Amino acid sequence: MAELQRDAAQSYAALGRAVGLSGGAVHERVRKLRERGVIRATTVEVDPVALDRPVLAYVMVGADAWMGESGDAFAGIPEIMEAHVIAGEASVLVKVRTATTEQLQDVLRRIYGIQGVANTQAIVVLETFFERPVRP
Amino acid sequence: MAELQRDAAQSYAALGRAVGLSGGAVHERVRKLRERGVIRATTVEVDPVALDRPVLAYVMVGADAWMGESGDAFAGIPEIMEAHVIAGEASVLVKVRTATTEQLQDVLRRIYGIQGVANTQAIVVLETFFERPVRP
DNA sequence: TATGAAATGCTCGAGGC
DNA sequence: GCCTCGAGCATTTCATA
Repeated sequence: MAELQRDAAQSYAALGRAVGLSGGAVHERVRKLRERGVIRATTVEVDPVALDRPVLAYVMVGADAWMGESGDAFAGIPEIMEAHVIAGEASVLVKVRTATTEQLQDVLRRIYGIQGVANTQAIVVLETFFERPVRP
Repeated sequence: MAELQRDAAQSYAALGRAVGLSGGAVHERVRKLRERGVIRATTVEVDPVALDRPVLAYVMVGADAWMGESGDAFAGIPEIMEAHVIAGEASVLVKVRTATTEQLQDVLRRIYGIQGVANTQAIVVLETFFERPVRP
């Protein structure tokens, strides 16, 4: 499956050669992985900088109320790429990508608008060493 | 391009219908996006839980030395999905996926083994609201 | 840079081991 | 669960505008 993650555009025949199986067998295996939900989707990996979103930040969101049902509120802010409920001092950790730091500030403003949010702490990324997919 | 991110397995003809272009034109446009590096790769999105990696944590790594060249050291730990140099108290922020909390502890041990690392603070994720790709 | 048509090559089912 | 085979369809190239 690592081969599929590396390049999902290649043919089943080529995949079979890489793994030592026939094209048909690979096709069957991949079909079952999709069916079982192990493979969620086939997508393209896009360069955020080329898409004019060079500013990356993580924001720790502190709350004064239960935020376990606030997922949709965070999803409503398109600049937020990920949102997680966390253990520890803060309540929610979100990953934000914007074009400028002004836009980052605006995202923080919108986060403050969410019910139960008490404070935020932004962690600005200066350089990304790497980002890679889950290897099996 | 949002359509390609949603499902890169569909045909160029179907893509063309969704955008209002012919199959050949879509093919040409996508080829150029690949060439220019906007589209980095075609991959499959894999469910981390189905792959037996249900434990997700972010680790803030504090340093007592310059860590700007330590990218490879972090890349050497396969459980680390992302590593960023950050502004603020800590120096590096990493995203970690493991099967168990014991393995998370072991990853922390290996992080301490990297030159210049002075301390770590792990933030364990209890629930993921969502994770989504960069929209154009 | 878009189109449409033509040739190559792939997908994905059926059938057998 | 893997293999082979074949019909149908997608990809990719090229002439054209």
